[in-house]
Amino acid sequence: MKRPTIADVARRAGVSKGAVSYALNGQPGVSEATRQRILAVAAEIGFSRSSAARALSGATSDAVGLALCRPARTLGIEPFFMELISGVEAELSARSYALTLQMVADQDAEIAVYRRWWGERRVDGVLVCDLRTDDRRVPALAELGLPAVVIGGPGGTGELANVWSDDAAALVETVEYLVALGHRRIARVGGLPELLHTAIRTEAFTEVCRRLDLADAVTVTSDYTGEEGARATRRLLSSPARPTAVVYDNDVMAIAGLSVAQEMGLAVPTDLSIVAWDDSPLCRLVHPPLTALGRDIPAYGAHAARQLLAVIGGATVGGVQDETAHLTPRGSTAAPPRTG
Amino acid sequence: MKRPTIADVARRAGVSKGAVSYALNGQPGVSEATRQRILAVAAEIGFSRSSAARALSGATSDAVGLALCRPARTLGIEPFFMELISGVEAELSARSYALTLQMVADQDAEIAVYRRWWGERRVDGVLVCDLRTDDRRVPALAELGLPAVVIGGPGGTGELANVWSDDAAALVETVEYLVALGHRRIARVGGLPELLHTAIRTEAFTEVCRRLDLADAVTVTSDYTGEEGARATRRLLSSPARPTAVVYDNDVMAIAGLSVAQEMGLAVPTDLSIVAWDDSPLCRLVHPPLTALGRDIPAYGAHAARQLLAVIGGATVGGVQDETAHLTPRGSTAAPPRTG
DNA sequence: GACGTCTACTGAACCGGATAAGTGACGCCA
DNA sequence: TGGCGTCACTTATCCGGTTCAGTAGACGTC
Repeated sequence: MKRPTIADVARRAGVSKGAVSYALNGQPGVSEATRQRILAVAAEIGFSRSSAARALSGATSDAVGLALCRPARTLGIEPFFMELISGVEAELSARSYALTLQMVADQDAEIAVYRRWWGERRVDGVLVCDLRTDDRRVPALAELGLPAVVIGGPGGTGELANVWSDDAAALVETVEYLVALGHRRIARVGGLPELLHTAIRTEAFTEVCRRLDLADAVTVTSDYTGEEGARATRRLLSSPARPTAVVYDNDVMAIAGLSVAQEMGLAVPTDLSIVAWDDSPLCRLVHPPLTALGRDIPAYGAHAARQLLAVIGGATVGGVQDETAHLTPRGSTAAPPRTG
Repeated sequence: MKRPTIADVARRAGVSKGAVSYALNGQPGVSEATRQRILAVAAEIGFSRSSAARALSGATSDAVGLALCRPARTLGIEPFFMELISGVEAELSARSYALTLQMVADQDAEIAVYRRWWGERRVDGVLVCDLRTDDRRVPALAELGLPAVVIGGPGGTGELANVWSDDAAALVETVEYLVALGHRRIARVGGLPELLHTAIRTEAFTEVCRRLDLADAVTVTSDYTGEEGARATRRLLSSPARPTAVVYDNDVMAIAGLSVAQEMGLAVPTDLSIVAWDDSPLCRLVHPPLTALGRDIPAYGAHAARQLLAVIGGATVGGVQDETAHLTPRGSTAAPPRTG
């Protein structure tokens, strides 16, 4: 089956290639009657513009890129990315933009991918995830002049636009909630320490614990996997001044932590309270269901995609704040045991 | 920053554009010395070929497409797709192929996406998931002549190549294992009934239960979500001749089922045995850890990607069988209660 | 009715590669 | 020594769009 080209449409409509191009792009230069006739012919023969030819002529390639730098193991199990991607996708496909996905091993590989995409004109812009403290991707993208929106922050994004959520506020709310329940020994199992949002959360946690005079507040960092979450939990629960509440940086580690607690003979929430960050259906499936910090991840992704399309469109946008995660109390949190 | 073109390389190396093209593509027509000089210049100025221009000149676009037709909710939580995608990606990026992802609402939208991708020359081929019984996408892709590999089967793929796993054999193994433990009343919570692999599993289940003379074997279909899995489990466990073992078509439903059983006061595995299909880290995180039918999903995706690249390369490949899922017994299965 | 202006187009150049066809230099062989 | 083949390139054309520079005809204006 041969693909129809703009020349086929032109011939059939009895006009020139140029006229067809104007008609398809909603540009002035053709009468309304001719435009309708051309569009009708295009629809009739099932014409769609070659994205290659469009991109070559200096127009956009109608694709945006997303490079992910997490090992496959972690990616598979964490609902976060898939939800984020589905939100991004929803926004993009509504505007007929394609999403190009690539997994990379490290930051250098990611920068190489950006450089290649840019050189190949394969994408009009990129979404950047997992912002690090002092992230090398930020200056690299600025140098290339490749439109980009960072998902994360605030801070550390240089000239690049970003979409962020106030994790510090959410963490403060959580700690205050636990303290209101009577907890004084609260621990936190954080994610990868080199990620900016981990640093932001850690700082907020330290700060609020100091303010509320919680002496034993401790953060243990991890890598988001269930295994590491379990190990961190085991260590925390074996310590002499065992915490009465643990806040986890993602849902998978929280579930692993719950399992460890039960295995060690601690009842949740009677002996130990657990809070998960990222409220996925998983949190509702386990027993007891987990108190969690949730927000609309697909909407977050859609928001970022909208920003990126605006940047590609030439708009100058800075940082935009998305919804703050809100706490949904469920069965995994309660007052601490008396003897605590 | 201006993107270097083939003309820049040619000027700098003191040769023509054509020579550069031959050198870059490993074609004869330039001496080895010149080739090396050209490659050195290209590397020096950070040249990469415009994928648009390549695609336009009739070469490949070096991208493959994957359209997913599941609601965002389901996609986010099921590790399966993300693992599959990461496997596909690993294979593709090793060959500098890009993956274009698109979420679609239904089969018609998916066919429209294929048609558009084909018209736009955006992808060289596509991977097709979630094969249905009497799938309309199969003839549509054949008509377009767009290279495609179906992930699923066997059967129902018409002229298209496919990669499949023997679900029937895995299910038979599972039922025989449960029967060996002493179970006679086994139920199954299946996935979406319109999916071919659900039909294959259902048929295998019915067949093996008939052969082993298990009278009360029943399959309840569902939509893969935890909610539906929980509902189906509640219904099964409330029935007069309650099953002593339940096999779930995915891990999420199995975990939901475990939760329901515990909520109803049934101990797992003492009162009820549970088997999950798709062995993700989730199965190891819950308590008790779930006996599961697992296989290497990223490898499955990589296998499919390899097949697709072969088809794109002009090879005529038919159906290829991937590894069969194998049962990993864990704490969620045991002999049924005496009174059962 | 000569002139300028506007509309609705046409024609051609151009984007950056791939590739078929052409060219000059060289070696080989009769 | 002339003819032929091969090598190592160059030149020109093409892919399918976008876009700029025309241009013909309609219309208004004094």
